[in-house]
Amino acid sequence: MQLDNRKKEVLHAIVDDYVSTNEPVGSKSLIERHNFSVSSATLRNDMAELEHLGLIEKPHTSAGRIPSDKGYREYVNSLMTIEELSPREKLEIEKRIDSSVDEVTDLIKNATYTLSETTGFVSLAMSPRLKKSYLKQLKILMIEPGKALVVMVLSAGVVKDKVVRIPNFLSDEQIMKISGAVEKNLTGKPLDEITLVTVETAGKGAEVPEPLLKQVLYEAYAAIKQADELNIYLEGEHRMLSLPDFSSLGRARDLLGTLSDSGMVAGYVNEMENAAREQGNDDSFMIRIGQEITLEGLDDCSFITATYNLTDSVSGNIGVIGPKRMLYSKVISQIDFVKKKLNREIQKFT
Amino acid sequence: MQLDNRKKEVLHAIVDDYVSTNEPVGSKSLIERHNFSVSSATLRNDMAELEHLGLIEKPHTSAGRIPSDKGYREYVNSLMTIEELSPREKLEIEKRIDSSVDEVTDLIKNATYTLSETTGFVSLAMSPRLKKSYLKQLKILMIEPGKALVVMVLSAGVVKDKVVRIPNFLSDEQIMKISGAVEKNLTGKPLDEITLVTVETAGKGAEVPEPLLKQVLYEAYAAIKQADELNIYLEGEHRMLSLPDFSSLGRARDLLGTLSDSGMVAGYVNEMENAAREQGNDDSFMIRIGQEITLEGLDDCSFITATYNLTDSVSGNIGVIGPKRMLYSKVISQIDFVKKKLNREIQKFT
DNA sequence: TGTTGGCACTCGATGGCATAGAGTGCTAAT
DNA sequence: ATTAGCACTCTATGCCATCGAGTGCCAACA
Repeated sequence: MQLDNRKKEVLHAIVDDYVSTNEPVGSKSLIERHNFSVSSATLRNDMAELEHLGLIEKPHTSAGRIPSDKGYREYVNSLMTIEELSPREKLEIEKRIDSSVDEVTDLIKNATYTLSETTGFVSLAMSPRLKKSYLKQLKILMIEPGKALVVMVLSAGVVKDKVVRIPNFLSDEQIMKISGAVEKNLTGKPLDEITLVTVETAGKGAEVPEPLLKQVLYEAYAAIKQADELNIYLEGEHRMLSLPDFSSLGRARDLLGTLSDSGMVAGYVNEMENAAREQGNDDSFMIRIGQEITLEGLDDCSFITATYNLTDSVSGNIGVIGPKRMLYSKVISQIDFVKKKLNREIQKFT
Repeated sequence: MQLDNRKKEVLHAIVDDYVSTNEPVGSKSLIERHNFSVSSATLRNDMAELEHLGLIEKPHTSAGRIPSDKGYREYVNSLMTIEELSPREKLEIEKRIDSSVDEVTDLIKNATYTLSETTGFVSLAMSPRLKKSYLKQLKILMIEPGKALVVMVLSAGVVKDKVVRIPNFLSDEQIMKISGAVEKNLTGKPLDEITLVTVETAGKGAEVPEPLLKQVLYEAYAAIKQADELNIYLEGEHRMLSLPDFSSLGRARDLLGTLSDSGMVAGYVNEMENAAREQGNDDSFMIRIGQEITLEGLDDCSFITATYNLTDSVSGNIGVIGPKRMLYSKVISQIDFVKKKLNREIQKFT
């Protein structure tokens, strides 16, 4: 992309103006609002050039230009400068992310909510990916005949549990035996190395009749696998309805329809994460703009996520989904600050 | 309300027509669509009367009539007849409410989702109100220094837990002692009789230094109280955007904005429930129409809930929020059927 | 007294039309 | 390479006439 300096400035100005006014921007208003030392005719030439390069486009012949996805991309990649938040804004976020909760999960939800409030967009967080974490503790608790609770504590301090069904006539003692055996052999094991076979061998020590034992172990295994599932927290979907970008009912409907399938969104974030990792792209932010997003109904959105760290090897994503016509630098700073705050607060749990 | 038979029929017809067409209905089209044995002029007189009574109204002078809130109310109270669902529809619901889940909570979520899908509206369920249930089991589990898990099993088979912070230097044994003492003295107690004092006396037996004991007991108490909190599941908010009734962005925004505050909705449902109980109104359905609903942005909605039973004394609500222009009889049957199915499935857990 | 046909009137919706205004591309001059 | 100027394009806006569904009321009728 060989853009001379002025063309860069022009693109920069167009993005800025369009983001703040939501109107296609023309050569004249560009001159008015910015201190270009050239005439509008010159800008027109530049703009024609930029359009030729696919960076801007016009809704119709006699309208101003708006940035294309590619234009936003160029802006994000090499034009914008990120500014820090004001102390006031920082304070606001600090205040909202309340550290008095008892569980990491609540803290993450809290941060997600805050992010949605401060940006005014949809925010989301992924529960930590646990593959790389190991089992710190596992207990099977008898609840009542036929029902037990599998409680797992993972290395990152995350507690998960699941009610499972067990054979009716298993006694409390028998369950405790199984629990003890499994715990002894499984603690310290990385989650992704735990398979049905591992669990079954781990349980061998318990003196419990074979078929019963097997069933309990299977349930325990299923509980562990479930704990490993991805979880996503989405917040503030309704805020999108206040944006002029989604004043068309159809667009809004498609967007919220897609977002309502949180599993789908979670899958997409995961894909993004994997793609970024494969490319060795260890930029702290992942940004997808408009058509780059393969989810239906998000053509007019941008997707920005950052990675928060629970431990060195366990991390999750937090970010926002907003209109692609957004103040990128601002939103990125906001996400960044929330992420940092979250990281700091998480320390207290590990 | 003294309405002669024909006026009743007219109101009935107006509601039906308006619900199905979403257009104000005039005297002429009323004649066309229904077999009235009188002329349109007569109906006009009747309609003027109905309007005088406040049962119908016109958007503007030269338009047809639409039912007022009061009109819908009359319709719901004494005009409509509830028809059973077709076997096909029943089957569809039966199929969707999957009973293979392990926890009551999942079953309820499942039913909520199904209800939203079949009605096409927002559906909601309240977690069971637990006041009248008792503590079946309570265990405190050491997770790691400074952290414990309080696991509670309630009479209805509901399992709740909460991670709590405890003094760092408490040992596993000490926690087990406390757990044992509390459990021994608290099991069987109705939830609403459990206070901080009760918990503290219950823990007396444990041989653990006083201040430490007190802190743990306080946390346990807090966990129990939290288990008692109301929980609401809302589903399908985005579906409202597909309804012509909310084709105005403003309305849709207000509605979804309010619904996004699920705590507020939960509070409202609870109020409704209490109000109904005070009036000795043991109708199985609670219906609020339009302005009767005090939540902001729900003026164009109706709120219909039914009560499902977990045990004889523990119950919750399940229902829908839809446009007040809805097929009441149909929706009521749908809720009713889902409720019954839910009740049946719940049996398997208790 | 309740019912009916007739009629004038109301009011939103629709579509045509002219106008204004913002913006463009192109050309010729600097 | 830049600029002034100009013809052209297209949307948005407002106005106006028309259409049609629906109403209210009155006088006549069973």
